[in-house]
Amino acid sequence: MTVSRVLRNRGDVSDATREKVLEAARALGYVPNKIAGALASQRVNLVGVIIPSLSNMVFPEVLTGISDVLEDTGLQPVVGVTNYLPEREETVLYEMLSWRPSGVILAGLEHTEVSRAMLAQAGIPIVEIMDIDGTPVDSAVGISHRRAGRQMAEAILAAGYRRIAFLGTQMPNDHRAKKRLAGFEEALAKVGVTLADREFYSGGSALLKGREMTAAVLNRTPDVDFLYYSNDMIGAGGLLFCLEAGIDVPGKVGLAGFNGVELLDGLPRKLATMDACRLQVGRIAAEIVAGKRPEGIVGGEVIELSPTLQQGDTIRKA
Amino acid sequence: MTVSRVLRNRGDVSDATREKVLEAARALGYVPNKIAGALASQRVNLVGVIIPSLSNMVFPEVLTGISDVLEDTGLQPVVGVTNYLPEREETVLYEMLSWRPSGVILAGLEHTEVSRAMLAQAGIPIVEIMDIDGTPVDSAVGISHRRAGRQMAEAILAAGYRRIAFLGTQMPNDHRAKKRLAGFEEALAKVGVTLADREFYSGGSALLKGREMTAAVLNRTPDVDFLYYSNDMIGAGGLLFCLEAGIDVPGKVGLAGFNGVELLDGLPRKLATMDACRLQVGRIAAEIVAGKRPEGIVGGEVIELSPTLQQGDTIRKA
DNA sequence: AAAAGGGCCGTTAGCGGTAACATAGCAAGT
DNA sequence: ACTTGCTATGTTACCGCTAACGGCCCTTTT
Repeated sequence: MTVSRVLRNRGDVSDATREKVLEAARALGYVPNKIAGALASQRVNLVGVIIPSLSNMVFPEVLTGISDVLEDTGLQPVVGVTNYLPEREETVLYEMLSWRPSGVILAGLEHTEVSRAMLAQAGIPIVEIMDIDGTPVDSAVGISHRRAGRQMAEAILAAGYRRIAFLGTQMPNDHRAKKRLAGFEEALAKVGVTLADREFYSGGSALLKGREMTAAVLNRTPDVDFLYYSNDMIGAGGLLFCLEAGIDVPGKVGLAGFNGVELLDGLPRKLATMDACRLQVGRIAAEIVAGKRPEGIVGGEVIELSPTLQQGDTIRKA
Repeated sequence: MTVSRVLRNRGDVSDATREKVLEAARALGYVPNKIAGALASQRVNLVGVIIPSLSNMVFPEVLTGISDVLEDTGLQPVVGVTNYLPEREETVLYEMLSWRPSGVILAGLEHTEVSRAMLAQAGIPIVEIMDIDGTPVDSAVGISHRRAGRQMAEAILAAGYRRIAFLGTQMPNDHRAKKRLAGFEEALAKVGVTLADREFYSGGSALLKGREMTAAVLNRTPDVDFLYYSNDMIGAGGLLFCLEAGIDVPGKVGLAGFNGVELLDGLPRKLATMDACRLQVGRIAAEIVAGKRPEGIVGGEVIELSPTLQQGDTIRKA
């Protein structure tokens, strides 16, 4: 018992015994068994984090935000990846909950029936991140992708572009990309514009796909004057393609992506984009599960962040 | 007890009772407590994976390899990130070991004294990945970065370049980059060549840094004819810079990076590089901890993979 | 001098499962 | 009929730690 107290810094122990215990622990290479500890104390310092992908550049940054905040709370993130598969998410969630974490952070608002039930039952803080267009189980932190799509459309229209194409991923489960497109088309429709063309891809090097798709669209619909990409990586590919092809950007063709990834800083020209506040999303989500939000809010918060439009050099000035 | 048997598919249970149990579990939303299960059975289906960074493109791919293999073994990876800090690694490792995982996979062969002791004591399979130039605690899977550096140097020299500069990260703890440089210089020295220049960076957008560093080197040492980058991302930045500056690549200046990231496929010209066999490293490491290696090898394997040199379009043909 | 209080350390009873063994019920073998 | 052998279920004793409480001893208060 005294050992337990020393190792957890809890309760009174004299300096002399504390030293003796620590010394012995060191000598034996003793590593306490958190399994037993957790079982006895009914407390687990883990936070489940469930995201669709790691190769997306986006989620690692969210993770960074989460780790930053959790670092000094004694909580530890445990990451699970779903590959955009709802059933995989369900499995991962089940596995995680069976370790009784003190909170769960997961991407998106769309989950299987069973997943939602598990989340609702879990009795711990749940934070759904990256999106707020929908009904969260508990708390939610993110941006409105609908609105982001709308805003970008408005900026494009304001700059005078009218023959607009969309290029994106072929992913039935990327709900956020879908919502952006919906918002985008909605804003176009408001002024009577419809998409001039659209192109989808899946798998492979995003940069290369961006090139190929751009070539395809420009070939098929030569009069397009704007290309809206569902992410920065394919947008960057498109930009490189246009520049090499000698196309006047943004005079003849304008370009825009989404996410505001760091990568763009190194491109020949700065791609217009809209950041998704990834770091901040991570930080706030972590604060919620760590119970660090001001004003003892019980949960069920919905926090909408406002992405900022970065005009870059690929939309002509109005 | 019967419930336990049903939920683990272990031992005989009649179909009738099995159904009843499953039905009840479903109705109650019962999620078994793995903490208790693990404590009782002394078995934990977790594998600790400790890597320096997630923003590197490299490690997510290793993780993919690991997940692929673990998927159908019932084992689950738990990821920890160290940010290239040995003390952080020590902490993460301690936390992980205190959950008594069935194996640990971690990047590199360089660890703190304490970390090595913990690993040696743990009594579980340990696999150090990405590097084999050194003495592993248990098993190791990776490439020889020394040799990779040498090979690249030899290819460059064979193509006739002599005024060679190195551009890399300023990271005292990136031992693999350091070893590559060492091997590189060693091969140069063998034919009496020394580095014409060198430049380091830290932090920020790698693509942008690649540009800046390249500009700096070309400015400071106008007669360099080859730029060897410690990773593909800064190499890509350098390539973009050279192309824009109208420099003849690979005629006047040759370029090479390291890693073979997918991104390169989308560049205007294919950067010479050398892949680190990331996916395979992950797969093999996972096979070792999962006890799936052929011929009941007890452990302590060292598996050297051979990276292949991809000449790309940025080294002139000899 | 007795009571009260605090610092320090020990004892006991679980936490929620599972290993190992025990038991019950029934069909088949002899 | 009796053993044997199997399937299906129940019992018991932990796993390694912590919450809760108890007790000792010394100091301070009244």
